[in-house]
Amino acid sequence: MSERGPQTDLEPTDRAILRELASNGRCSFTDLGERVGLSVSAVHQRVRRLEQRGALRGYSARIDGESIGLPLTAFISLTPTDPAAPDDYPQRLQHLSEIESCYSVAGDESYILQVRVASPLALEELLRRIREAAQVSTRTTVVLSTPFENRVPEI
Amino acid sequence: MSERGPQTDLEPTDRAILRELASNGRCSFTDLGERVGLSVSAVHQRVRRLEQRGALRGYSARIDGESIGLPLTAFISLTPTDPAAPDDYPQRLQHLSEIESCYSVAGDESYILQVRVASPLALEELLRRIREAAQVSTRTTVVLSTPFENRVPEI
DNA sequence: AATGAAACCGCAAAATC
DNA sequence: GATTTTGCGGTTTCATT
Repeated sequence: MSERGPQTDLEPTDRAILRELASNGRCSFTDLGERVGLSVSAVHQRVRRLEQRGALRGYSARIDGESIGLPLTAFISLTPTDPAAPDDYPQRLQHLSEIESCYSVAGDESYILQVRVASPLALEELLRRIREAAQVSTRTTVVLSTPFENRVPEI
Repeated sequence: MSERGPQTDLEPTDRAILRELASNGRCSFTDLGERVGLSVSAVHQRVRRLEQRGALRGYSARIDGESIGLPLTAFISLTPTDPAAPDDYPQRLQHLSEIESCYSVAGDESYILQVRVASPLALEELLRRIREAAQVSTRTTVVLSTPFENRVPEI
């Protein structure tokens, strides 16, 4: 079984474009064309199609947490205190800007949140607000360091 | 106590620039200048300084996992099987391209990995390779859906 | 679906305040 | 540190194949 690399109907050239843009989000179409062996306008066309298809969802700057005064990252697992309550937790939590990501998960807990805060004190306050807003109990895992993050998958 | 929003020595204008680039990574300097109320070259200068300072670490395309044939996301917590072994787990794991992020954490487990794979079968094979490479036991939490992800923090 | 030409716009220096 | 100018390069569209 040689199942290495994702198999889809995505063309090799499109893969190359996505791969390049994943690491170089501001790469010019001129450079992109040279790297994937296509003319500027052909690359331009393909990128537009990838954007319209939804494969390319947008572009982000990678921002250093410490530089913006948010050096503390944590994962918070949520368990409903009332198992019969309606499952509208994401809606109840989305106003908390410290929550970067919210994942609905299978397993002991219902949700995993990834949060970024300024300090342990700010984390404590955030936990209080999460429990209040969503009626959940929390289990928090503090990140000590990040050996690597948001790597480009082998497209 | 009004500790709302991170307080650093970062200027409001720099915050505005980072905020804009976080959501619009390919925003032109012209647009950026208009949005933060600065001339093109002033913005350009500030962005270069933010990049040199390390506050701006780069730019990425946001790529839809399903479109590239990697629809399954999971969190994997690692516990060393030999507590006396040297802590070189990130090095032992970095060759596995399915691992997007690796966090060293405080708590019951030592590391949390965020991974992206093509299928449950691929996840099973990845777990086997992780256990082999790093001599760890694993606890896996499969992501069912992602209500929101990688939101822009309130810079 | 890719190409090359052409118009337009944005980038990135310079000098200047 | 911000602004204006200016040459250069990138973006985007169109006609063509």
